[in-house]
Amino acid sequence: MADTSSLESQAEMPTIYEPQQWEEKLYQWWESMGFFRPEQQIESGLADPDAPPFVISMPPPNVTGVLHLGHAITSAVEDMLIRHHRMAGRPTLWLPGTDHAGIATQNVVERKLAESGATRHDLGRARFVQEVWDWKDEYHGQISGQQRRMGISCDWTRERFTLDDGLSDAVLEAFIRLYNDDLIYRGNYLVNWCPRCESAISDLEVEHEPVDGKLYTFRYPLRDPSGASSANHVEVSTTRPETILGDTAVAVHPEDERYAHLIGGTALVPILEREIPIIADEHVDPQFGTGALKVTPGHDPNDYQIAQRHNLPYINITNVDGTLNEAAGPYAGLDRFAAREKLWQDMAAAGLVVTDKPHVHEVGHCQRCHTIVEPLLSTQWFVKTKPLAEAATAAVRDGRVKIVPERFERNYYHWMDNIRDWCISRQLWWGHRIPIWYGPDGHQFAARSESDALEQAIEIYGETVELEQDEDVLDTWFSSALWPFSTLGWPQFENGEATGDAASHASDLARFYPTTVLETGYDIIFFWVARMIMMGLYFTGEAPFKYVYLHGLVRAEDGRKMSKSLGNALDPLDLIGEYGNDALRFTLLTGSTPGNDMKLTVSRIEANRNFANKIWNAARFVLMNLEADEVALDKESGPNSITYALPPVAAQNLADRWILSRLNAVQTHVTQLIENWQLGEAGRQLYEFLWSEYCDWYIEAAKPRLYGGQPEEANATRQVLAYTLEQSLRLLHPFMPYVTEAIWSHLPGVAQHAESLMTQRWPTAVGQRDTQAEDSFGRIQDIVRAIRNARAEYNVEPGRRIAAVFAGSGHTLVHENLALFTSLARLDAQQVAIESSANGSDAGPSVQLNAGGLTTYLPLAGMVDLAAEQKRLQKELDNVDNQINRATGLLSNVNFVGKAPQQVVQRERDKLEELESQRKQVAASLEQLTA
RNA sequence: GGGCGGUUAGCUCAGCUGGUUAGAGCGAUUCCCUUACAAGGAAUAGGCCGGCGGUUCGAGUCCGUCACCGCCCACCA
Repeated sequence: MADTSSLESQAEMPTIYEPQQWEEKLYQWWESMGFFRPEQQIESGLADPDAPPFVISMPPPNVTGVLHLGHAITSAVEDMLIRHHRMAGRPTLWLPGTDHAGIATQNVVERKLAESGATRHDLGRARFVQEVWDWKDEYHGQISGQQRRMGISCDWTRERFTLDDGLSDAVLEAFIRLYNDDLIYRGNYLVNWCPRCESAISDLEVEHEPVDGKLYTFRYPLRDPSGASSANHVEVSTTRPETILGDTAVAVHPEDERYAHLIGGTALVPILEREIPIIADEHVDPQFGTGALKVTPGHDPNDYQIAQRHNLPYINITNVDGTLNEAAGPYAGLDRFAAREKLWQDMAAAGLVVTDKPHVHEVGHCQRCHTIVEPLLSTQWFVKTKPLAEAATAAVRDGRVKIVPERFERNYYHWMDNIRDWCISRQLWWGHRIPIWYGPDGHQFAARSESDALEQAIEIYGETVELEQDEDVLDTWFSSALWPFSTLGWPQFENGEATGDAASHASDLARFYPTTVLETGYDIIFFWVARMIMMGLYFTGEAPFKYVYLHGLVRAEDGRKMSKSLGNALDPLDLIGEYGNDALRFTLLTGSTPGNDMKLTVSRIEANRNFANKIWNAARFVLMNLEADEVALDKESGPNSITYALPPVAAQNLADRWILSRLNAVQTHVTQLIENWQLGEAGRQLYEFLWSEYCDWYIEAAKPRLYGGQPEEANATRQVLAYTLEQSLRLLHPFMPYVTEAIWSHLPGVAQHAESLMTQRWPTAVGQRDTQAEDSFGRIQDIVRAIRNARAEYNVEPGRRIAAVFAGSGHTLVHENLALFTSLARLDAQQVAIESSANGSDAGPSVQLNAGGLTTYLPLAGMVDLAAEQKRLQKELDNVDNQINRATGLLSNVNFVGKAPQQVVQRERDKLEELESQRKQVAASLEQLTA
C-alpha cells in the first residue's frame, strides 16, 4: 500500500476531533496520490473505464478575487457530487480554473494605481496589461490555495485560465467563426455606458434600482407660425433635464385631441433655441405626465426607437466620462449632474420651469462600480443572439438539458424569448482583444493574428497596407461561454486527432464532452449558463452539459445579501478554520433545497461540528472494542470494497438485525435522494441515522453484549459495530470528507488493505430490510423511553437500578432481550419479573406503563403518587379513545374503504387493532389503580 | 407592468410525486461529569403548517384567491 505513515502516526484518537490536525495533511495526500484524476481512478480499478464519465466544469472564480460563501456552497455541492460518483465507479473529471474577469480585475488594478495617483493612461496599454498580469500571478496562488482549503477534489493537472493560450485560441476561433457566419457585427447603436469604467456594458450588467429623483415639468417653447403669442409652449416632463440639450423632437399621441393642433409644428430647445419638430407617435402615453414627450434619441432607448420611426437625427451630448460635449453648448464640460442643475436654474430664470416634484424611479447602475449608467450612442460589437437562442431554447424544451429545480426553466425560456443582441465589446485593456484589423478604408479583417490579417489584406488591396487592430476587448463572459469545451481542448482537438507533441490530455474533448452537470447559483443563469448552452450548441453541436443544478444564494443571518460594506459577511475560510471544513460544507449542503436561498447561521455550523465530533467519538468507542487481529474482513468484495465481515445471521441479536436493516434502508434512501438531487435530505438522513440510531441506540445496546456477553456474542457485536461504521463512513464521505477519511484511516484491517476511503466503492444495499427486527426493536425503544420518562417524572436517581414487572402477550420480547432492557432502562436484573398474564403486579402501588404492546409495572415503593398516576392514565385513555374514534370513523366510511388504496386501508385496520388492545391495557391499569 | 419564491415550534429550516397523532438543529425547562463523546447523555414543554374558498374518502402537500416578505425580468418620460 501507499505511504500513509504520516496518517497512521495518529494511532491514538484524542477525545475531540480537531479538523486543523487533519485537513491540510489529508488534502495534500489525496492530491499527491492522484485520486482527483480520472486516469488514476481507472488504473486503480475504482472506475470502470467503460462507464460514462461524470464531468463537472467548475465555475471559474475571478482570479484576483477572494473566495466567499458563494464559492463555498459551489465547492461543497460539486465536491459532494464528484466524490459520490467517483465512489460509484464512474471516471470523474472535475475541471478547475480561474476567470480573468475583465472589468472586475481591471478595476481592482486601476484602484491600486490610483493610490499612487496614476491612471492606466499614464502607463499605456502594454505596461498596464503587464501590471494586471503581475497582479494575476500574485493572486492566482492565493485563490487556488483557498480552493484547496475548501477541500475540492478537482483535477489540478487540468487547471485552466480564461486568458491562457489554449482558451485565448478558442476565443479567437469562436469570434472568427461567428463573424464569418454573420453572427457578429459591428454598429453604432445606443448602448449602456458606464462613465466611470468608460466602457460599454451589456444589458445584463445593468442593475436597476429605485432612486429618489425628481420629475421636472417645464414649458417647451413653440415657434408659432401665426405669430400669436398666447399659447406659445407645451408642458413636458422629464427625469433628466440635461437631456433636453439633445432633444430632436417633441412627441404627442396621434389621437390626443389636446395636442392635435401642434402636430407638424416646431418647438425650440430651451436655451439652445434649436428648432425641432412636433411629431405624433403611438408610444406616447397621454395619461402620463402632461401627455407630451421630449424625444432624446441619443440618450434614451425609447426615444431612439421613436427616432428610427420618424427619421429624426440623433444627437450625442455626452463624453465618455459623463461630462457634456460641445453639442451641449454652454454646458459643455460640465458633469451630467452638474449640467442638470445648471440648466434647470437657467430655465427657471427664463421662466420655463413649472414644477419639480420628488419622483422615485428605476435607474440603471453599473454592476461593477455602481455608477449610474448613461445610454449612449456608440460603435460596438454585437452577437446576433436570436438564432443561437432558438437552438438553446429547444435544447431545454426537448430535455437535452434539464434544469434543477425545474421552475427555472421558465425563467430561462422567458429570457431566451426576449433576448436582445449581446454587446460584446468593452473599452478596456484587460481581456481578449477583438481579432479584427482595419484597412485604410475601414475594411474589416477577422484574423487569428496580425500576419494573417495582412495576408488577407494583400488579397483585397493587392499590396501591403497598414492595418490597425480594433482597440476593444471582449466581454469577459464571451470566454466564459466557451468554458465547458475550450477547457477540454477545443478547437485544437475538435476533430479528435491528437498529433505530435500534443498535450497528454489531447483526447479530453472526445472523452469528457459534453459534461454532465453544470452547478452554479441561480443568479448567473443568464450571464453564464444560457450563453454556454448557446455557444456549446453552436460550436460543438451538443449541449455542453446534461444537467444544470442551481443552488440558492447564501445570505447573512439578517436575510440580506452578505457584503463587506454591510459588515455582515462571513468569511468561509475563517469558518473552516474555526469549525472545520466538514462542518461548514455539511451546513451548506443540508441548509436549503435547490434554488432556495439560505440564511447561514453559525449555530448550525456549530451543530454540524458537533456532529463530526460525535462520529469521531463513536468511532473511538468502536475502535476501543476492536482488537485488530480479531476483526474478520470480507475480502470477497474486491479491492475497493473490502469491509468487515458480518457475523452469521444466527449469531446476530435483535439489535444487530435492527441496525443492519436500518443501514440497508439508509443506503437505499441516500442513494435515491442523491440521484433525485435531494442532497440536503440525503445528508440529513445520514445525520439522523448516525446520531439517533447508531450512536443513541445501537452503541448503547451493544454495551451489555460487549461487556457481559459470551465471547462469541461480543465478537458478533464487534463485527456489526465495525461493519456499520465502515459502511456509514462511505455514505457520509461525500458530505464530510475529512472526518470520515480521518476515522477510516484508523480502522484496523480495512485501512491496511486499501489506500483511502475516498477511493472505496459506494455501498449498495446488502440483503433485505428486516421489518420484523425493526418492529421489535421499535417496541423496545418505546418501552425503554416510557420507563426513562417515568424515572424522570418520579425523580429516580439516574444511577439507581429499579425493579420492573413486564406483563402481556408480548412479554417474550422482554424475555429474549432482557439484558438490553436492564441496561437501557437501568433495571435491577434481580428484580425483573415477566408475567404472561395482563395482571402482573401484586407488588403494591406501581407506575403502570402501556408501551410497546405490553404493560410495564414499576413498583416505585413509597414514591408512587396514586392521584397523579390516575390522572396520567386517564389522559392516556382519552388519547387512545380519540384515536380509536378517528380510526373507526375512517374505516366505517364506505368512501374511504372503497376508494383509498388497499394498503392504506389495511394499515388503518392494523392500527385500530393495536389501539384497541392498547385501550384494554390502559383501562385495566386504571381499574387496578383505582381498586 | 410581468414572472418566481417564501410564509410550518421562540429562532433557522426539512417535510420528494396527497395517506399514521407534522420533524430536525438551536434556544427553553428538569436531571446527570454513567469508563465513546459535557462539542455529551436522559426526559419535558412548545405548532389551527399566513387568511379564506375549492378538489378529494383524506390536504402542510393539489387548485383558486387575498395578505405580507423577498427576488428576477421590464423602454413609461
